[in-house]
Amino acid sequence: MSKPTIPQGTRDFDAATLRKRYYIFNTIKQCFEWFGFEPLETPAMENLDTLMGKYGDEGDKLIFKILNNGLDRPEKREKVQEAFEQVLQGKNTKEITERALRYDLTIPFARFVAMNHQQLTLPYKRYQLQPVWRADRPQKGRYREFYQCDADVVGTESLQADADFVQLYDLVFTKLNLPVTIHINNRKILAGLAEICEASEQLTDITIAIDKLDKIGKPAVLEQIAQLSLPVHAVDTVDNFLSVSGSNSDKLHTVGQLLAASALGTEGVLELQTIVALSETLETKNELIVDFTLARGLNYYTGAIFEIKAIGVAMGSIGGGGRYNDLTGLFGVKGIAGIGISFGLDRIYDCMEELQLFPQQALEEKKVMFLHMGDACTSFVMQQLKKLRLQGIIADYYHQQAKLDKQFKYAERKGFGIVVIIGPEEMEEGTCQVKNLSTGNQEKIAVSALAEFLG
RNA sequence: GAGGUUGUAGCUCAGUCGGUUAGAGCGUCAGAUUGUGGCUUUGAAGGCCGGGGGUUCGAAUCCCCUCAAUCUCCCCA
Repeated sequence: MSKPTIPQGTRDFDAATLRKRYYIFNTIKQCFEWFGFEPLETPAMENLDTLMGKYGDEGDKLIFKILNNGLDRPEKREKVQEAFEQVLQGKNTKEITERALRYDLTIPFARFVAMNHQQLTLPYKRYQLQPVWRADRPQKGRYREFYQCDADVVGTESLQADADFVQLYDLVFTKLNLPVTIHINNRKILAGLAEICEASEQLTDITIAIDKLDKIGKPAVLEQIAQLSLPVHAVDTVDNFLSVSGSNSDKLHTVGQLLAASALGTEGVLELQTIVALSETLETKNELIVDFTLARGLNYYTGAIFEIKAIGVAMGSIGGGGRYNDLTGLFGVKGIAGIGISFGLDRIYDCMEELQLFPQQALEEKKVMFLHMGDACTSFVMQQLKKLRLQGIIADYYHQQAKLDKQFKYAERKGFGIVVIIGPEEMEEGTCQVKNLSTGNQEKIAVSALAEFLG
């Protein structure tokens, strides 16, 4: 038999890793709760229809599809073979696959809202911490199974909600002590730019090119724009757009003038101004940056868009989100606007690990281990363990008779801070030896006082 | 989907120009130590050199194929 493996891009997590992951997980969850979001979980798999066409052509290719069961049944043979021909052409058919692993948490949430909107009291704020799957090629900071931590609110068009999410981002990264910049833009501004360029049809191409600015530089971006066969003035317009600099309000002012001829673009500038102004009165620990090059790939955003970048680490975005004013419309329910953000748990972990930001205190637990002299002590030791555990103290003992030497080494390796030694002498006296492994201090106390001593 | 790098002990890695029985450190286990961990010290176990094929008297080493990991581009959290 060959050695067992796990699928590409997936991982097993050991105890030390999980403690750190839980630390991030719990911090994010706690912040969501503080903001009044309610928990929600949705299935790992969705109907393929629910997911297809929501993430763009590129996204569709990255959805993990689940093969239908029972394809081998003889009476289906002809249908299945016919359907498979379709698959070979790059099409999906219900005969072969009708379910898929979820690709993100936003679309399943929209599906949930569309199914339940009559029961929900709007605005509805939910948070969701669950794994998602993408058939991407794994590399640094990119996995095929990873956790997203989403908070969304639906049923409000208020820009105050947008500003609230800036505060939420700021709070989470403040609590994690991970320095980031919060980038914000507005889809309407990008649409306005395309309008000014007389190339509304090519909005996506333009934004994809602009998005690469910090990676390939302005000349290369303008080169790409030039190749889109847009009106002659378009390259200059984009050049001006990308040259905007200064403070957030300076940038908004300049772009406001540049896009004055576009009603949509002007609306976007005004929205962004409102959000930025609100955020500035509240102040953020992490810098809020108006970033007109921020595009984000997902098609369904209509207003504000966010992206988070960690400072001091070469890592893609560790969070993103934005406003979508008609997401449930995709599922036949019109008129429910929403906005939401996501935290990439795995990337946040990678950043914090690289910057060594995990606080030792938060990861260590107070644990007590009993060392004993053999079977004669077992019943006594177990009685003491029971008392401690009822008090919420993590307590364990060595399940076999062994030399103290060995038990000591075990306790140390497993991270027990305190050991309690029980032998025939102690049992007779009703005492025990309590030793602190980090200081080496040892004292004899009455067993009856143990729980209080450790508590 | 395109390209680069790397696969040797549980882990991190040496291994010369192709040449005898493939090494080290860490870790594991046992002893030094019959009621006291970390330090020290002695010893042991542990390998189809990723897999397959080829060249050669002879391959961990050279060539081809394949698998896996990892990174870059595309795209994304």
